Amino acid sequence: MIDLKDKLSQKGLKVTPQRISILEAIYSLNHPTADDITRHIRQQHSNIATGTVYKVLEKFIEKGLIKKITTDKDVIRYDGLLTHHHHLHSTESVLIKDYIDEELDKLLTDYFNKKRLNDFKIEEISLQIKGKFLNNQMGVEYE
Amino acid sequence: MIDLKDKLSQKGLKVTPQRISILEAIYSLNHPTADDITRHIRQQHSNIATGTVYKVLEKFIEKGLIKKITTDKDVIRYDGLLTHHHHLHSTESVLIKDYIDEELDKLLTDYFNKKRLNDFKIEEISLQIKGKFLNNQMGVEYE
DNA sequence: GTATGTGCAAACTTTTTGCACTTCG
DNA sequence: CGAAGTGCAAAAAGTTTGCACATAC
Repeated sequence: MIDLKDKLSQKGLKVTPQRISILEAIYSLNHPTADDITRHIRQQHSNIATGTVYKVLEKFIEKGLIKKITTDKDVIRYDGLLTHHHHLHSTESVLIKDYIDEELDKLLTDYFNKKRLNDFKIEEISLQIKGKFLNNQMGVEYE
Repeated sequence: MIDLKDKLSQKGLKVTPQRISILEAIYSLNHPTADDITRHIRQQHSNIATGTVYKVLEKFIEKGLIKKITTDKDVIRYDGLLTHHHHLHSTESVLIKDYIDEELDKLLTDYFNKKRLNDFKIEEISLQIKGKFLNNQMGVEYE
């Protein structure tokens, strides 16, 4: 909790109950939508306006606290993991898992250092890996 | 034109003027949105209902004629390129370019054949490469 | 105290849906 | 002719906005 307040003030953001709740929601939910976040907070205790949720999320992105992620399935989702990573997307459900692999990142960096693209300056590469979660990992739903 | 009709009937779809126009629009525009497609068709000559556009696009996806692509910028876009490829996303505009690289695909396949992921069966890997288009390639707008 | 943040409701954008009518094969 | 596709307009879903009030610092 203290940690969350620090994160906010470190970015020069005023610490409000709404912002703490939203940040907490992002960390405890798996790549939630704005609506997932709103429902999570309302379930806990406090009310929050949907407009506030969108405004706060936009502010968080602007300050680099979170990122947007998209899928070809549905709406915008939010990701609180800031270290560089990729995503495993289920082809069977809306489940998305983070995938961190520095060895892979090095492989890609080396590859694109050799093979320069014409007229394009790469800033960031992220893999969207689609497939099936095996065992009992699939079908996990938010909330 | 004959080509487009063939593409439709090969997939067991009835050939209608609307479907031909939509397919033609996807091929001539660069990763258009549904609205880009609608405006393109209306500009050409014929009218078309927005509902029809969405229904037809859904049908095309179902039959594997096109794919959806998403960005964290805006709405759903459609892609008529069926061979496996990746995307270069401009960080300065909405421009997206296709990127085909079989050598890279082989590298990735080999990598993931060795390094198996726990409990995840990979079906497809697509790279979202963000960066800047240099020279006069940037700022190209649809329409 | 002042700048910033929030709630609320209205508006906007994108996408979906139902149903009568039309068209393809 | 029958199944499938289209137009239209209404509705749903997701997101943005303006403004009065509230709160953090």
